[in-house]
Amino acid sequence: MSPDSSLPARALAPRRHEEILRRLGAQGSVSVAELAGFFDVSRETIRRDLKLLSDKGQLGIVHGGAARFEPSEPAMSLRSHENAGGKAAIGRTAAGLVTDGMVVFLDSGTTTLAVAQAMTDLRDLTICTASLKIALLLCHVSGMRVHMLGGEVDPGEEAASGIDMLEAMSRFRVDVAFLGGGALSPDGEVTDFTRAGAEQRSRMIALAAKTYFVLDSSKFAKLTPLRIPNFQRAAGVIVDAKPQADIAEALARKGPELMIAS
Amino acid sequence: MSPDSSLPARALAPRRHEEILRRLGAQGSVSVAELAGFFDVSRETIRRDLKLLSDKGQLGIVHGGAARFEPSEPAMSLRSHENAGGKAAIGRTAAGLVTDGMVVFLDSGTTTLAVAQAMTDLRDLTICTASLKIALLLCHVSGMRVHMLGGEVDPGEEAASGIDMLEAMSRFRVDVAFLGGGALSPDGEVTDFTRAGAEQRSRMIALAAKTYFVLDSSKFAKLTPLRIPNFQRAAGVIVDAKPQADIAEALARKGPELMIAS
DNA sequence: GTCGATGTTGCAATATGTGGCAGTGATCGT
DNA sequence: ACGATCACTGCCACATATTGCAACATCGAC
Repeated sequence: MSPDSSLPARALAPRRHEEILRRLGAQGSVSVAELAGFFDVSRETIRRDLKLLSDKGQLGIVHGGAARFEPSEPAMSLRSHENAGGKAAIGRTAAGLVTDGMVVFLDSGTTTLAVAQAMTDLRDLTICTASLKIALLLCHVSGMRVHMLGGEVDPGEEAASGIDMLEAMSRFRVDVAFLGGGALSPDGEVTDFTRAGAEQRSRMIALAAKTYFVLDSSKFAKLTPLRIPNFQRAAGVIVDAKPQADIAEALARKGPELMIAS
Repeated sequence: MSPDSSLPARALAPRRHEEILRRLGAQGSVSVAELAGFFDVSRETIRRDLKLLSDKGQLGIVHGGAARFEPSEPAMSLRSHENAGGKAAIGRTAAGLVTDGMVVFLDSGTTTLAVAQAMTDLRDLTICTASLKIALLLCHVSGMRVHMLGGEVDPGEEAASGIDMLEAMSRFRVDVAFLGGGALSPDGEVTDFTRAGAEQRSRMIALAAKTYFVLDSSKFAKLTPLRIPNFQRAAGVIVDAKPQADIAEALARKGPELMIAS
């Protein structure tokens, strides 16, 4: 094939592809003109390169160049208004499960933020959360003690994460935990976007006396890659609409109760 | 010809959109004129960008620019609007003391929030704070790593406090710390309202390579009960107006430099 | 109400994307 | 060795997208 020949004044295609991907990783986007100048090839050639890489799913082509795919879910600020009504209903149902004196853990996410909103009428709770917005909201409610879990802040979630957060979390004795999730999978489990998220939620299930997942119906149609260990030990899954019958059945077999908010 | 100068002639549309959303996250609003200047494109182009993003529901267009949707911003405490101009000047001066790669600690309080605001133009910093609002603000600035210190949340400060916060704080190696305070006392020291606050600030002085107190002029006339141990080891006190001559002299004798922002 | 700043629209200029075609060099079969 | 074939590339012509300009409509402050 190509014995790593000394650079023949022109970079070969694989070398270009490598460099293009490297730049994408570093800068997030590349332009056709810039690459054509850098490799000293025509713009058509660069476009063909980008087309190839695009067909392999390694980048997305935009007018003037190419951009990297955002691997994660959209940022929190973009999600907060989606299905607001359904989330509020879930919040009311979740708040109904809480009584005075309890220690409550609230996961980060827009649905759990709605749960926090619904809890502003309650008193005498100890709240434990890694979400900046939930802490900010509930710390002003009289009678609530809020413990913020520290750690590196994830901009997408607007919440602390990482090893420090896991360690801080593990110190608490929690009566009830409300967790978010990435999707409700066809086999009746809640799944997640990231290893870290799945691990954190798994630990919380083990830590809390009772754990409920809160998922609005926009999560039904999705698929996310990570299973959450211990899921079957959760007490329930609170949703705002009836999922497909087979998913409900699969969930019932696992154990957690399906609760439909209204 | 063109040694790959970092002049890609023009940012691609997706890159502009990304930056617009980043600024929205950091500052809450953007203006058409400001963006047109920044990207070196016409105002029409920016308006078309904003229209697109608006159609996708990612921002709201207002006269002169665009604003982020606020899910439920709890009313900002009254303090934050007092002497806003002076605090902004302090913020600019403080931000001028910071350079790329530093680890910066930001205390809780409205003046340090102004410092954080002034830092949104910077990059490549590690921020360490117990303030919920500062963490929320700076986590959206690309290039900044934000570490939220956990602990019990003090509703008045909207920040973590207590033993957990002290412990988390002590793990960091900090290049520069910006601390608030209760008052600038007649004998040239910054004093505090509470034992816990004074203790926390004292430890931070010991921990950081350089420590600056930031105090707006409304703190000049006050008296608060607690001295801050180690105060004389602070590098400076940044204020927005010239304090009384005898106070300035007393401060000069202690050691910290008096810096008047403008 | 007036005036300056901002938003809107149509249009022209420029930049970019697409497909066809030909030249080049390497590979391979004969 | 020779020619056919193929992958790759650049050039060209044409389609499309994006942008800036200018004229006009609106908004908002005073």
